[in-house]
Amino acid sequence: MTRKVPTVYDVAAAAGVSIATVSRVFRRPDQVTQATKDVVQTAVRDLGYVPSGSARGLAARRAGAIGLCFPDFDGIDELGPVTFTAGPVRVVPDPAGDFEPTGDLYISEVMRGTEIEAWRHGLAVTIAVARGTGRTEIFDNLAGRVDGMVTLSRTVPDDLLAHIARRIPVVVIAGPRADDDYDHVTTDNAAGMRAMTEHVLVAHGITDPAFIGGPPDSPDAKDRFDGHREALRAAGLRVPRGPRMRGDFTRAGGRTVGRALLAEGDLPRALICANDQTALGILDVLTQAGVRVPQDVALTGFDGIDGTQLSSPRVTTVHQPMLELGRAAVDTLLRRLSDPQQAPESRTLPVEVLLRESCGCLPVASSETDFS
Amino acid sequence: MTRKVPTVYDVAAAAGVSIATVSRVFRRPDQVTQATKDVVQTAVRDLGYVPSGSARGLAARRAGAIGLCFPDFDGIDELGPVTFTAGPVRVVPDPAGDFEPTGDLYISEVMRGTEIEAWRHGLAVTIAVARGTGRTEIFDNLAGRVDGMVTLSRTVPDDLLAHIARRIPVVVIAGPRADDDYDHVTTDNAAGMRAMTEHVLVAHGITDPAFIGGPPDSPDAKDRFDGHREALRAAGLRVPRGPRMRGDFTRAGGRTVGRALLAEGDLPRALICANDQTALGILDVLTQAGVRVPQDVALTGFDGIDGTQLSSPRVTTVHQPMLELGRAAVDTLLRRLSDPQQAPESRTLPVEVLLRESCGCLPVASSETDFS
DNA sequence: CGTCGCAATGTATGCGCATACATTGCATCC
DNA sequence: GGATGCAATGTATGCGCATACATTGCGACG
Repeated sequence: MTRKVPTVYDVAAAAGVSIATVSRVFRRPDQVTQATKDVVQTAVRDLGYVPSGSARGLAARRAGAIGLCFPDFDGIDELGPVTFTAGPVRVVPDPAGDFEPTGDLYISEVMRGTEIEAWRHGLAVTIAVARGTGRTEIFDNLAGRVDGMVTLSRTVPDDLLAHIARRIPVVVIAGPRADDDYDHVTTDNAAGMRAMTEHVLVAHGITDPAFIGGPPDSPDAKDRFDGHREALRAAGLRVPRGPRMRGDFTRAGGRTVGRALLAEGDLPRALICANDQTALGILDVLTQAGVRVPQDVALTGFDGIDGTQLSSPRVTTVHQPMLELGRAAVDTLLRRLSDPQQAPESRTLPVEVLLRESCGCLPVASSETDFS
Repeated sequence: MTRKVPTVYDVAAAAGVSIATVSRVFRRPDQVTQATKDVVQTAVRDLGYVPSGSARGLAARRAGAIGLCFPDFDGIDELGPVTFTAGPVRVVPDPAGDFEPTGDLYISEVMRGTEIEAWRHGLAVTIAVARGTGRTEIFDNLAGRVDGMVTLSRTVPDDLLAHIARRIPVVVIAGPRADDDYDHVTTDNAAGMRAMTEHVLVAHGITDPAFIGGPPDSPDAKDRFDGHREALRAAGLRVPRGPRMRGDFTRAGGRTVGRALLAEGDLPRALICANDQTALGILDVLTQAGVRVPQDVALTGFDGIDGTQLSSPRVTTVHQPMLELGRAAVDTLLRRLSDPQQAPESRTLPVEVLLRESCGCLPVASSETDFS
């Protein structure tokens, strides 16, 4: 009793019409009489008919879906098979420790924006996560089943991406405007960090902020550092060659940096971090060590993730419109699909500096310290 | 110069072999000589060939993808088209206010688990979000292009789901074990809340906790309340008919409940909330009003979202294995695909009670209050 | 040296649909 | 009343691939 999946032919037979009419009821409803539509729809319901996406895609020469590639949330490379431990509910103490955020909010916001915009256009979103080195065939698999692809920068190996791009348009999010032929959607990292730095210099009168960078190979980290330097240069201050230290864009990495800073003694008056996670990790360590933020040291981040609002003090940061990044990427992709000839486009979305307590701008709300 | 997308035929011609051989290089590499493989792969690279997912799906009678449906993160029903405001970086004060979390971590974790498990099996994941009432065709669209579907409970209208299920297997996450024919994967809501309640009763000696429920139509909320009642009954205490109050599972809703509780005066000694967001919203309000948690009132949540670790005090909660839910759903789906005959299955994943500061179990870490 | 068996490759077909084009039916108009 | 036009529907084809089955080539073996 393996269920036979009904096809247009079955529906057509049941409704007493031709398969073209069945197809039209779905794709060109206006071309069919109401009476005919009713008959067909009844048959569809009776048979449990759902049009095959594969056949549709093949015949229509378009998949009706877009792909989204992003890097692994957090290195789940080898995970065993699913196991099922039954048993009583465990009740365990969970002492406060280093907080590791679940998943990556940046990515999930971009994903959400992508999905929203795709949905507005009736397109499905198929996702693929790059993890580990092998298994790149997943991208080919994706590329073959979608009309276009949105990918976070540095997710798909260059040669593979080039290969894929010969088949479908590719939009790169948050990547540098390289000399490639892809469309790009990015936020203004340099301008954001420049504004952030200027704020620290001007509003807080700090002339020797320390910049905590990101991974050496991250274009975002580089752009942000460049913006930092621009601000210093414009202010006529000494411009450092490189970041004072580097995090790896994770909270844990930030804590490592924080410890290193404490070990050095002689904390700078301001720590301008290349991203929020780094800032939060540093904050974890400083707070624990009794260093007061912002009184002893001002701290700023970049990204605008939720954690910056939940920390104490809340972290001043440069907010990236993550959801809009996803939406703009899809919008760009659709333009490209409708006009394959136009020159590669590069959109830059605006960022916003959000002044909060960690830089010393807003009074610390907590009851313990209340100078402002 | 519209690029012509190469097909197997082009590759076959370029490599001087038949299309069957080209196909085999991709699908049955072991059946092809190394020399032949080399020739074909060179042609593939030269031409920029990527197999069409649609054609493949049609010919192979399987899509190679699974679908994932979930409810709208937060009601983005009407959003205008993408706009592009250029201009200087805005620098604005961002005073502390009610925190609204971005996106939904529960969903993004489930999604992540789903993706991980699908990836392990070489399957793509296509997502669809239910928003608004209309636009249900998105599900049909999804159902037609995947081999099976995972859906969060109460996401897809019943009749539509039934229709879809006639074509592909459906696994429901977090739904009640209803008299449907779907496979279910769920966590043990009742047992978790029972254990949580028992803890409050026994460890903290509170005999009259107030239960703050969830939406009346949420099966999860119902199960949790049932667990709560079981614990009270087992302890020989008075068993309430219904929750003391109800939130709507959002943080904002929790704040509303919190205000209502304060307005009533006479706070209970313990607030057992049906989910974390509700607990966090209540905590927001209580803290602001100067009510001390856990000294004045103990507070517990359910879910184990990140926010419960970032709050102060951290919230004692029942942790659901969200990632595992996603993984188990896919695992169940794959079993079903390999054996369509087996009876509908219902898996329950274990939960864990995490004792933290908000119930009074662990000493409050902060410097302001340090009795334990 | 002819056969047999098996591995490698080729040929032919159909998957389920969209759509170009053909046909039908019917109202309109002269 | 027959020609005309147009809307509704039907017929036939091909989209690009996987795969059943046919064919080929070559070493082993008698």
